[in-house]
Amino acid sequence: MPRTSSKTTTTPQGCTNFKLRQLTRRVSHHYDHELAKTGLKTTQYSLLSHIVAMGPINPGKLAQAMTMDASTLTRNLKPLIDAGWVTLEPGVDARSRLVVITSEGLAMRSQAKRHWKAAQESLNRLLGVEHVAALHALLDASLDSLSMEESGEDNE
Amino acid sequence: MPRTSSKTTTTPQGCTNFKLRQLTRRVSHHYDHELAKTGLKTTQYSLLSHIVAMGPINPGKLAQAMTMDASTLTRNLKPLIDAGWVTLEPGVDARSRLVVITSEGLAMRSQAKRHWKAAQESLNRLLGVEHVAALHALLDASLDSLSMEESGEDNE
DNA sequence: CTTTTATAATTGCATATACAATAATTGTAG
DNA sequence: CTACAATTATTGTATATGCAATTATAAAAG
Repeated sequence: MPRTSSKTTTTPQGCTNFKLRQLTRRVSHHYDHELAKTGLKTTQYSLLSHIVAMGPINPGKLAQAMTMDASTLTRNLKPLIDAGWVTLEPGVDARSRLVVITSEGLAMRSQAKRHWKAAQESLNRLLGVEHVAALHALLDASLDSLSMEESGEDNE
Repeated sequence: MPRTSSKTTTTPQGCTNFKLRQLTRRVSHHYDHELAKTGLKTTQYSLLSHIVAMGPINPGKLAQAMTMDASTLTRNLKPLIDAGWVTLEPGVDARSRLVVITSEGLAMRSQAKRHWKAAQESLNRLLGVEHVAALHALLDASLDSLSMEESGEDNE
C-alpha cells in the first residue's frame, strides 16, 4: 500500500528559485505601486535606507551587507547620486570611497518611509501578520544557511 | 506590565521585499553556479521548462502563468530563440504568436534538468528538506493571496 | 463600410543584476 | 627601490525586469 506516514513525506516539489523569483516579482510590484508616489523604486528605497542606517560606509562593505555584487552596487548608486540623495566621498585610501547620505537624501528617505510602511502594512493584511512573520523567519534562516556555505567551500 | 502573551505578538520586523530580493540573489547564485556548466542561466532554464510543460502557447498566456510582464517575456525569449531552442510561430490570429520548443531545446532542457536537480538537492541539504518544504508552502500561499488581490481592486 | 474600441505583441526607456576584465592604488618580497 | 601580489572600485557585456507608448490586427458600433 502507498505510504501515508505523517512525517518524512516532505520532499519539496518544484523549483525554489523560480518560486522565489515569482513571488519577488509580485511583491516588488506591490511595494512599487505604493512607493511610486515618491518617485523611488523599492530597490532604491532599500538602498537609501541601508545608507542611512550604516552611515558613511565603503561601497564594498555596503554591497556585502546587502548581499549583492559590488558592481551592482556601483550602478545602483548612480540614480541616487544623480538625484542628489547620496554622494561618493574619498575614503581612507585613494582607492576606497565612502557612500554618504545628503540632507536631501535624508528628507526623501523620511518621506518614502511612510509609503514603505503603508505597503508593508497592507501586505501584512493581505497575507496575515502571522504568515508574514513566519515567512521572514524562513527567509532569514535560509539566508544564514547559505552564507555559511559560501565561507567554507574552498575545497580544491 | 508588558504584554507577554504567547500569541499576537508577531508583528513582522524588516522589509519583506528586501528579504525576498536578498535571498533571491543568493539562491539564484547557487543554481547558476551549477547550471553554468550547461551555458544556461537559471532564469532561462525556468523559461525553457515552462515552454516544455505548457507546450505551444501564446506569449501572453505564458507571461501570465509565470507572473511576469509580457514585455519581459518577449525579451527573455530572445536568447533562447537565438540559440535555436525555441521558435516563434504564427498563432490563430495575425497578431497572436505561439512559443514552440525545438528538438534542440528539448535536448538542452533534458541535459540541464540534471544540473537543476543537483542544485535543488544540494539546496535541500543545505537548508534541510523540511525547511525547504515549509518555504515552498509559504511562497505558494503568498503568491495565491497576492493573485486574489490583483483581480479584485478595480474600485474607481 | 468606416470609425471606434479591444486585443496581442513589441519597442523605447530606465533600472537591477552579476561575471570577467580593467584601473588605480597599496602592500610585500627580494 | 623594484617587481609582483593584493585590495578597492569601476567598466564592458549580457541578461532580467517592468511601465508607457506603439504597431498591428481584429471586433464592435454606427
